[in-house]
Amino acid sequence: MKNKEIAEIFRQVAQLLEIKGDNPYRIRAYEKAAQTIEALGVDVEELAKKGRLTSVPGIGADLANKIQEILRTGTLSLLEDLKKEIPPALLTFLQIPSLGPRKVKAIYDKFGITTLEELEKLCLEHKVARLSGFGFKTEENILKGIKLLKEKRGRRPLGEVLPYAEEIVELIKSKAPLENIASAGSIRRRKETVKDIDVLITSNQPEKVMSFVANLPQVEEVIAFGETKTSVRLKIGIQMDVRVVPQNSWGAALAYFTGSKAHNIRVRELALEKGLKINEYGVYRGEEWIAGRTEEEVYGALGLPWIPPELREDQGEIEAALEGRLPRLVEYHEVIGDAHVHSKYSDGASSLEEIMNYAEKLGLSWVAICDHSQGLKVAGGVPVEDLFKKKRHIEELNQKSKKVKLIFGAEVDINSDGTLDYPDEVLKEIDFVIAAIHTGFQQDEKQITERIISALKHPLVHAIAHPTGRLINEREPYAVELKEVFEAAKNYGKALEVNAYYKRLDLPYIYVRTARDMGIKLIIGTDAHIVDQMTYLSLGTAVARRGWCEKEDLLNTLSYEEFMAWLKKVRNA
DNA sequence: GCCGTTTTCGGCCCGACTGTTTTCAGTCG
Repeated sequence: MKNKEIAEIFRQVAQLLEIKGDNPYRIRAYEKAAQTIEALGVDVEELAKKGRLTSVPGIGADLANKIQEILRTGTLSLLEDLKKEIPPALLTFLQIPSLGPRKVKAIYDKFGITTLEELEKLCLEHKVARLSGFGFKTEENILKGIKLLKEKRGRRPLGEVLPYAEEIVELIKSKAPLENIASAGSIRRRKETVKDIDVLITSNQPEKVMSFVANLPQVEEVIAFGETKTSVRLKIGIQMDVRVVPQNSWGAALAYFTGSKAHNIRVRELALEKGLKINEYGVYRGEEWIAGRTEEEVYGALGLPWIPPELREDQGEIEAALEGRLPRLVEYHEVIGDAHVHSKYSDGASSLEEIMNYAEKLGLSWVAICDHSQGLKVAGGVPVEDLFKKKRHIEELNQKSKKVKLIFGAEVDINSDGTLDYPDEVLKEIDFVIAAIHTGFQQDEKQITERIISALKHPLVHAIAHPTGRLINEREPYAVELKEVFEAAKNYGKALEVNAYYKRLDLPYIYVRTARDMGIKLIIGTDAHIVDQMTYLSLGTAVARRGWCEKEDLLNTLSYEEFMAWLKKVRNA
């Protein structure tokens, strides 16, 4: 039973309890537990075996028992009982914007329906509007919501939304009367997927700013319009929430709208303990405003150092801040190498020259050219004879270039039986070997784990590319026991990739943190197949930062000479 | 349901906007 499945059970319990109208704090406890477990980075099962479940914040004696029950029986009797009381199909209704637990319950109590089609029909017949607390507007909103839900727009990959958000922020900045503007929310925390775009603004002409926003050409529909808060749905099918606050509240509002919600709740609880109150306008002692101009001021008022947005998930960062042991996160500009770029030698679209020029433009010092290996025919795997042509080509270019060095690498397939896709006498000529699984995804956990471990064990391999194989929103990770992979990587002194391609971000950040805690080196590669994609490097750095990585944890912060030395050291170990 | 250097009971983050009401509940972030 994986963490994700246990989290899902608790999440369903929370939602059913919500519809039932149960104690809101009990509901929050289940939600919080679901969130914590999902982001744990170690198997709950491991903790359970050691009897350490209650050491997880938010897991008390009762939830620990419930986890044990789930691990033992595969299900939770509480959930089964709730399902008998409230049809789980109703949970779909909760996904309709404007419908919350109270309204869902009212509809169910009156009509006993459980499908979107039935609900749609009732709205069209204007039967819903007759319920107390409902009206024709609500009916309209439900119909609109059902339509949106059927379009199935969920969370989008960060790499897809971020450039769009930056563009829209620039546009508002250049045309509306304002002092400060920034995107906040999950975009600022660089979470791997985002649900909406949050924009924070300071201005003394909020009404002008808001009407500018509401009339942007990108806007499809205005959902809510106020002087301090306006929400619109953009034509690309994503919601944008814009908040305008006074200049003095910039820091407080930025902290508040950056979240995460769990982080904010902890910070506010901390404030209460100190007799302070925090809202988006500032920090208050009684009626008196005492801080809020900058984030540093807000955290400072609580006796905390500033916490980088990427860490604000209530996953131990507040405790670390209190104890003065926040990591000194790797800075974006400290990442000076891209460890995984494809060229025309395999399925990439760019030549070595183009890659070198683009790297210089990005301010990089080195790029490892890791084309696919011979067996991966669909991706133009490089036959052995071309490999040495490529090697000479790289050497020529390196002689001419002072600023950027290319590294002769290969992304070598791990065959189904765990062997590698080039013979050893070829591998030893390749300066950087990153091994990867591209076939046999359907193998079971034992087989895949053993495949990866045998690659890690191979003396000529330096690292494993995209260790879980997941594609965000598209493909689940293959069955792999990461704990064993991590142990092997540690034992053999090998690195694990943080693949920065926007659909991969693999290792996912929660495992980056586990690997980093174990002392395993991480290496960012963009997996670029065309030079533009090398800009994804910053997404990889974001993942590393979310995984608490410091400069020393990332091989990409090494100079070309240092990295080459590391490559040699691995093979001599 | 969790939690505790005031506490093992009694707290638990805070505010904006909408749509329904006629002073506020529900939803959302």
